[in-house]
Amino acid sequence: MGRHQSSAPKIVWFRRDLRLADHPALFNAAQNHPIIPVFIWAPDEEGDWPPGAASRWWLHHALTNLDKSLRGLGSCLVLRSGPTLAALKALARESGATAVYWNRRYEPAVSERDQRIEDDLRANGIDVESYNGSLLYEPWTVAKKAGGPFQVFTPFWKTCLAQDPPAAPLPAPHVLQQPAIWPRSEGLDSFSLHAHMNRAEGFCASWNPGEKEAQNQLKSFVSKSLRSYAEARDHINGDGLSRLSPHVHFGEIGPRQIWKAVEKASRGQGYSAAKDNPFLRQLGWREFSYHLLFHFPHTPQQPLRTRFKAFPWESDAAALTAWQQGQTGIPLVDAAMRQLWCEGWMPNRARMVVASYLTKNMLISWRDGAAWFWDTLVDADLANNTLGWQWTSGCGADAAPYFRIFNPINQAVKFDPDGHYIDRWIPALRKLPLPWRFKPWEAPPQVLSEAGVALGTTYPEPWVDLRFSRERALAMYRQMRQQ
DNA sequence: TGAAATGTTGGGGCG
DNA sequence: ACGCCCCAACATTTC
Repeated sequence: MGRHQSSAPKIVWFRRDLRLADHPALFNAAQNHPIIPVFIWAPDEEGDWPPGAASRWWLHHALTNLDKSLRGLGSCLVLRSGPTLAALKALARESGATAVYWNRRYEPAVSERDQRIEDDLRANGIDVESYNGSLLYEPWTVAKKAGGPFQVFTPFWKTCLAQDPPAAPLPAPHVLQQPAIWPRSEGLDSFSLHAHMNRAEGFCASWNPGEKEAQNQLKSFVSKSLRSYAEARDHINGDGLSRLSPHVHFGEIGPRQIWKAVEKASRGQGYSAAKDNPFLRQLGWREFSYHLLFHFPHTPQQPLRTRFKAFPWESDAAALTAWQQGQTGIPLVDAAMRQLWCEGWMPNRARMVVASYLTKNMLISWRDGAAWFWDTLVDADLANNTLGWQWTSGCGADAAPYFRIFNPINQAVKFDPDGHYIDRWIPALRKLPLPWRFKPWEAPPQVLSEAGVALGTTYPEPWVDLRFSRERALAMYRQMRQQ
C-alpha cells in the first residue's frame, strides 16, 4: 500500500459531522488519496432555518477544534463562504480535486440543495460520493409492513431494532495526505459566528465544543450514569443526564459510536442492550424525528395533523416575551427558561413542561416556541425541535393527547423535589420554604415577607391561573376535535 | 413521556 | 362487638 502522492486530491465537505472518527466520507476519501477538508458557511441555503445564535456560537468553537485536530494529522480545515456550489467548484479548480465526498443530511431544504449540487458537479466531471454518518437507520430504510412511513414511535423503533444492528464505527485516520496545492482558506472570524453573542459567558462555563470533549462526555456518562438513567433522566437538577445533545447535533460524535459504547457497557447486565436500553431508546426518538422530517417535509412550518391548521392560537406578544424571559410567575417554567437563556440548554423533562405551558396554558402557537428554541438552544436541531413541539402541543405524530396538560407545580414536586433547580435559577425565591417555592402565590403573606419575596416586585405574579387556563385549553382542543 | 375527578378499600376512632 | 364516619391510599375513569 504505497502513498500515491501524484493522485488527485478529494474534497471532504464537512457539515454536521465535525469529527474525525466514524466519519465515512473522510474515511473513504482518505484511502490512498490526498484530501482537502472543507467547511462552507452558507446559512441562507438552509431554507427557513439558518443556524440560530446559540448554534453559531457552538459552530465557531467546533470549527476551531476540528481544524486543530486536522492539524494533528498533518492537514487543516479550509473555510469558505457560500454559495456552496460555486465554492466547491472553485476549490476543485484551484486544487485539481476530482471528487467531493460528504455525509448526508436530511433536512428538506438542505437535501434538495445537496441533490442540485451533486447533479451539477457530476455534469462537470467531478465525482460525488455521499454516506450515512448521522443516523442508525436512514429514513427510507424503515417502513410499515403495508408500506409508508411510521407515525407512531413504538412500532417504528421495534422495526428498527429488528433490522441488522448498526455497523461498527469506523476508526479515525492516523494520518492524512496533503494535496500538492492547498486552496486558500477564509478566516473563521469572517463568518461572524460570534457577532452580537452576549451569552458567551454562560455558554463557556457550561460547554466545551469539540470531538474530544464529546468522547469524554460519553465515556463518563456511560461509566457513571448509564445504569441509573431510567430514573435519573427525569430528575431535572441531577447530573445523571448525558448532555450529549449539542455534540450529537454537530456530529462531534455519531450514533454508531454511542450505540457501541452503550452495548459494551451493558454486556453481561442481563438484558439485551439495544432493545431495552432507555438511553438508546432516546436515540431512537432522534431517529424517529428524522424519519418524520424526511417523510413529512412540511412539518417544520405546518402541523402534521391537518385539523390543527385552523387552531386559533393567541397572538399575545407580551405573554410570549414573559415566557421567553422566564417571567411567567411559575417557578419551574421560569427556572427552565432562564437556564435556556444562560446555558443554551435545558433537560428534556423541562422542555416538555415549558412547551406545555406555552401551548396549552398560554395558548401560544408551538411555532413561536419552536422559533425561540431554535435561536437559543446550542443543540437546536430541526428534526428534534419539530417533533418535540408538535408532540407536546398535540398536532404531531404520536402526539400527546390533547388533554395531556402538564401541571408545572406537580412536575416540580415530582422532578425537583428539593427545589434546588428553582433555587439555582431564581435567586429571588431561595429563602422561600418548600411547598411555597413551587407556588409562591399561594404562600401566606407572612411567609412571603419573611423570605423577602414581594409578588409583582421581586418575582412575578402568575401570568395565567393554572386551573382556569387548563380548562380553557381543554375546551378549545375538544372543540377543534369535534369540527 | 398527565391531571383531576370519581370510585373503592381498609384501618382507626368513637359512640 | 358492632356500625358508622372519616380519610388516607390506591385504583379507575374522564378530559
